[in-house]
Amino acid sequence: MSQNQFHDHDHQGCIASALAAAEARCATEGLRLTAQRKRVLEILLEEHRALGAYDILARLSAEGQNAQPPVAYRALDFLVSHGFAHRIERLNAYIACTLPDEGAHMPAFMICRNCDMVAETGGPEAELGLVSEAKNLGFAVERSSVELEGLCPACREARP
Amino acid sequence: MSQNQFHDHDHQGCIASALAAAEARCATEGLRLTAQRKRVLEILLEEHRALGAYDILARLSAEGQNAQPPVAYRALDFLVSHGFAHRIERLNAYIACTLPDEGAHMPAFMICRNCDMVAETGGPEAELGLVSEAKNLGFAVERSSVELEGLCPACREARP
DNA sequence: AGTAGATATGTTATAACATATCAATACTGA
DNA sequence: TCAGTATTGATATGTTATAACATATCTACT
Repeated sequence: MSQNQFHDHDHQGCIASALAAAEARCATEGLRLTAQRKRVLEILLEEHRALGAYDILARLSAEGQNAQPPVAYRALDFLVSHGFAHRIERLNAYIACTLPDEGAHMPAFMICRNCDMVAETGGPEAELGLVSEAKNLGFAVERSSVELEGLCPACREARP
Repeated sequence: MSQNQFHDHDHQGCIASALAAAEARCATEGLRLTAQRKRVLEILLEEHRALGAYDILARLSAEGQNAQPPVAYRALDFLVSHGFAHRIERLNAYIACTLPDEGAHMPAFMICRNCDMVAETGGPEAELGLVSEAKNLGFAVERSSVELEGLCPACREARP
């Protein structure tokens, strides 16, 4: 998976490998990737874009499950808190982590304002300046949310 | 105003100067800082922390105005879109800009998870790495949201 | 002054996102 | 097996934000 989200890639393979990675990590860390949690992760991976909790609920309902809001939020809480997915604050939406190999990380996202496509980038180096400034002020950084909004390559070409 | 938000400062003076700066900029740019918009900016400056739209509505109602949600959201849209205030995505809340002299900028925020205090920092340099990475991928950054969550100095001391 | 066009406000209703609560069930380790 | 913990089911409610449409105010031009 050396490609980034803006380009074509082997989608089936990326779903399978992400699921396998999640299962492996849950096994080694004693986490329970239950059926519901796994199904929600699969949905996020299949859609391959940021989904709202109610989008996920709609998918679950379409599959015959009588899914109420807490079902989605509980699964998402699990996935997000263990790094299998991220919350995109700007969109009130959730997306599968595309860099699961890195374990816990400080992700940054590029969000297209036209098509809502979200691309994750790893680069924690970019934040080092900020984090060290925070440290100087006595502020202890525990989590970060870095979201860039703009136009993705496809949308730039479509409407120049 | 060389102090940052974590420390004491001349609050009355900071309200007055921020209001004066806003009025001056509206005058030169042909923007209309109407009574409602000014009142909302005053409220944000007085509270000196991130307020939800409904917090602002409550303040307006307490002053006798029958304020419905759009009243707050319209004023906030104006203030945010012209850089007089910022939206804190993490909190679904709004805060007066503390660096109005800089004009349009790419702000970064430190948010205390314990007391919800928000400190703004200017440093756009810290984001240069990210922005150039985005550029390489063909993504045109238009806006950014950089939010660090953690513990502010006061809360670190209070509960060590 | 009078009017047209643009901008801002008032008002009602509803959409969209998220959590509290409590009972029932399933898993885990002693 | 039993007790304790984690997860799920289900209902209700809380919180944030916008749609839609009517009215008022401002601005520029005649």
